Amino acid sequence: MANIKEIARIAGVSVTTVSRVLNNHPYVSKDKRTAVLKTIEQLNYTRNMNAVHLITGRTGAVAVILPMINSFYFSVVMDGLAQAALMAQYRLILCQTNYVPEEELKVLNMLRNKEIDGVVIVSTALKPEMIEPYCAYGPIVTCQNSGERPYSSVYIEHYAAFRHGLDYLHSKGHRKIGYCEGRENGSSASIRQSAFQDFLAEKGLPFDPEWMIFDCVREEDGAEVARRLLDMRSRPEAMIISGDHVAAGLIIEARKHGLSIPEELAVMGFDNQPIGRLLEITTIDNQLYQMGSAAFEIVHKHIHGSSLPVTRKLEYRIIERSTV
Amino acid sequence: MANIKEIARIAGVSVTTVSRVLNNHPYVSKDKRTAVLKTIEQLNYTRNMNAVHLITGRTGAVAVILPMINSFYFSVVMDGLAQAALMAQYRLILCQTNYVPEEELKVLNMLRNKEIDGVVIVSTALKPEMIEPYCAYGPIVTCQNSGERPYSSVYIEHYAAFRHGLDYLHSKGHRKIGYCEGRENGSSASIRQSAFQDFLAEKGLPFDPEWMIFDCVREEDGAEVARRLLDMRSRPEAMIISGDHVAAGLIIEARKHGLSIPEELAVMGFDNQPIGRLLEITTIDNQLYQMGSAAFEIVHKHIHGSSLPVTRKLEYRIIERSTV
DNA sequence: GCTTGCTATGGAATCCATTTCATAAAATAT
DNA sequence: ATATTTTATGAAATGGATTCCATAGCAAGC
Repeated sequence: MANIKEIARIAGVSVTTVSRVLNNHPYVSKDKRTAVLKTIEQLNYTRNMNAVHLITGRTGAVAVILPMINSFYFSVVMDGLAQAALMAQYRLILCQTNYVPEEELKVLNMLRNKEIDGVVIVSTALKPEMIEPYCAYGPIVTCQNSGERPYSSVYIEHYAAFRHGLDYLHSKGHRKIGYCEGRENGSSASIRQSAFQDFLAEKGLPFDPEWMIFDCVREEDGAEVARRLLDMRSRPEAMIISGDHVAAGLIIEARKHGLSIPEELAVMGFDNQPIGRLLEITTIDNQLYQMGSAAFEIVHKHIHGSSLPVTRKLEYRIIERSTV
Repeated sequence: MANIKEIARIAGVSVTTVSRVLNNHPYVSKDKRTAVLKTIEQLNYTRNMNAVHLITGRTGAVAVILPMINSFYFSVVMDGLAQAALMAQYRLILCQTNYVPEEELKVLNMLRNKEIDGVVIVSTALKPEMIEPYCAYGPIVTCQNSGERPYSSVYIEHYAAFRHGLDYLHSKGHRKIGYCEGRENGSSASIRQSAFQDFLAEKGLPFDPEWMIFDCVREEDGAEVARRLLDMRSRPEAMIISGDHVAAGLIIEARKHGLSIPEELAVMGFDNQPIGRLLEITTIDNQLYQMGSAAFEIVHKHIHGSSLPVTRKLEYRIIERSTV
């Protein structure tokens, strides 16, 4: 109820002085400072932050766009973001958009509206040209390579990482290779798909469209893939699977049916998830937590001045375990 | 850059009229409305939401307090919260506090500061008496039974649910029962622990402190428990485990060492997680998604008037599969 | 002794939209 | 024909802080 004006009146100072006390400005005498603090205490006063946001033009909040939080991938990235935000004393607005473009645009409009100081786009259904105009209103960081676009990004080299995994399978002697992917048209999924097809073409390996399976998101989907593989007349010797959860489902189901892994079927996971460690799945770690924390650090820097867009590439590495 | 005043000047109307157009107020003539809309279009104007928040005293944002997002349990609750918030056109501020009380208090103070319209506390290190004073500043909903406290809650009957699970194990003939838990002093963990000890006492079952294992959070912890069990001279016949991820770790590791489940060791999970379905773990579903969505709906109702605190109890049920 | 620099303080402008109140014209009711 | 209601409009108050600018006392520098 009380405001800065009333504090000033009761403490016998100007509102400017009260504001100075609130903001730890040095030019306030000891007497006045204590008088102000006493009054604040007495009236149980706190700032109305909306007034602060209005006048300063800052809110101390950053929005995060992602399709769903209930997925290992996104919750790890979010964890990285959240820890970095906590350190920097920033607030994170979680915008779970289910890949609905209108919702994603609403979030970008929050930047225009000055409700937030920046946006981190972890994954989106929006095309880069839809995002670009919003750069005028504040910093935007994506988790996919933004290349020549005017916004920053932190990214994994999906193409190279995936090829690296394929090379590994190849080096282990596998020639008939299958592939499991999440959304067929996801932007990183498309990149991996190209990597897969380019690799097969370059090495002259057999390509069977039946060996390329999409919409594999949860453990259960992996189990379903295992069943499909068992029914095939011609089965791949190795599978590369985006997401260790899916790989886990496949492995458990396949073993249940007596298929031995890696002898009869090699499995290479992706994302280095905890379940993979437990099942000793050979996988590719691509630093999802770091992706989140780096993304936050970049928006944070942009908010505090640095305006040139940056692109930060993250390293990946194969974790050799026992399913290949 | 442009503001409502400038729009008014250029469109040749008063600021009041512009505000009416922005808020779809009926008492605006067609001519003036189109003139205003045209000017808004021309100047590429959008409201400064901070001014709106200041004058209306509302922000359309709700904060969520939870220790970590990167955990199945919390990410499912968060999913429920996020979907409900999306429907209601509300923003969610994710406050990952790592159970640091100071951070949690900061969030509650956002309510005082008028930065948010309400708070959902999914899990906290704060005692109820620390939370209570903040009820004066806005609606608070917890995900643990708030009983006679002046704030609302959505909760699972952890005591009853856990006993129900124990009863099930007992009905299947198990007498030597062990127990895996997450944080030893978590508020719901403590309830489960009492349920466990009360049950054993009432049924006159043997209690071995070695069979009660804490700090089991990830798959790996479950695997570690399996190894410990294998080393015991006297081993329980059944384990009740809070969290299917942990149960999965235990089962996989135990089987790796040749222990047959459920014959040599029965395992009852908790939370009905996807991994549990894959491994056919008998578990207790306790509607975590619904917990999130209900929690949001309750804050939402409070924000829009209804001030009496409510406590909403969620149902649980055993999912019989094949590990008991 | 005079200029410069630092400390301390307050007045007033500023950020920007909403809403109450007042007024008047037009439409409807009596 | 008069009284009442509805529609339309704007001036001004309101929400609550920050900050620029002006002023003044006092200390240090030359």
